[in-house]
Amino acid sequence: MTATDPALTALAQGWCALSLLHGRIEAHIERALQTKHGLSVREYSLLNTLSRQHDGEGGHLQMKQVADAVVLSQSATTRLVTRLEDRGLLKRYLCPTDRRGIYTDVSEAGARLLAEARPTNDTALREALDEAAKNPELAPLVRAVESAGTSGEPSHGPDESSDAGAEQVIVPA
Amino acid sequence: MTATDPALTALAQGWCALSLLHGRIEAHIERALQTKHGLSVREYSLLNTLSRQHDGEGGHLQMKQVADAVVLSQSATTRLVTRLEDRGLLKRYLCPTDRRGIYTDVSEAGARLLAEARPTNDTALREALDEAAKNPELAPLVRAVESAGTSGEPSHGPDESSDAGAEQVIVPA
DNA sequence: GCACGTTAAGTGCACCTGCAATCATCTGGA
DNA sequence: TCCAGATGATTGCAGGTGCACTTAACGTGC
Repeated sequence: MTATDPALTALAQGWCALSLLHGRIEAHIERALQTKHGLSVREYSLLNTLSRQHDGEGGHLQMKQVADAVVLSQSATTRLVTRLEDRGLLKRYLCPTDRRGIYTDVSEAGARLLAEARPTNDTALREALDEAAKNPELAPLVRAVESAGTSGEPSHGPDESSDAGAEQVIVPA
Repeated sequence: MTATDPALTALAQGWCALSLLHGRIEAHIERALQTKHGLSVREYSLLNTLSRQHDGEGGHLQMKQVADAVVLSQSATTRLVTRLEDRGLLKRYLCPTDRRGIYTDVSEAGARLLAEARPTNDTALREALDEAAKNPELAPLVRAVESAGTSGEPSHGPDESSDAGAEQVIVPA
């Protein structure tokens, strides 16, 4: 029964904590974004990711890359983009060089909504982290999250791209 | 547009990384558990949590506590428990002192399946972490996860209970 | 130029989830 | 004792997600 490798069991502990922390934070932000702006966490995440690409350079993203960035299946990404497009928050247009690929780009309305929602998101995140920090099991992870953004780059770094190895990078252009 | 508080933006970076890491790991483990044992990550997590309670003492959990432990709504928890009960992996019985509450407990078949699935889970977790560690943005979080289980307690510690403050503890009895 | 395999996006379907409403039970007060 | 408020579990319903499959387009070899 419990005769498993202790090292692996310890890892499972850490994963359990990570999962718990993620769930708590996501639930908290979800409520805040949903009630105040009618956005889900994933929708916000998508807008945020796309806008950041737009920020750095004219790097629009293809569906596949979007799917990888937000960790969703291609089908789910298709529908997510469709929903946001129907709401006028982003645009979809074919890639001229490869007609299979479809680029997505945030519209002005999308950028505006994102700007409105950003404070809500950040505040809710701060609250959720403070709440989680009270739990000794979660505290080390909370600290890791807090230092993740400040350590390497000054303001907004190279985002979460560069992938995990077996796949492609997120920022192509 | 981008005129937001840099400190909050940095936090968002960390949250983004956490979310990405969680998504990658979950997807990887999900595939492994699903194909080899017909279990979803949540189902495994539920069995694991319940079995740990059983391990320490005779602490069965009520639905509400289960819901909090796996970060699920009460309704989703009800159905999750129902599914596993239908498969004979756990039992449900009324609490004698409070007939509103319903205890859940892992059955022998559930414990067996959990024991079978544990190596799969741990291996997949190890793989996912190694994969994520290649990403410099995710590496610090990976290290935090790895050290989370080993630092405080010797083997299996007080699990992820103690809650985040505004709610109740997970291990009552 | 045409057939073959590969890759990107979208669709049908089944399943899981959260919210709101409901039922049963406990608790405190008149 | 009986009633109102609170809490735990469940259910109806709408919506999001993944898997398997289909369609469109690229690239290669003949």
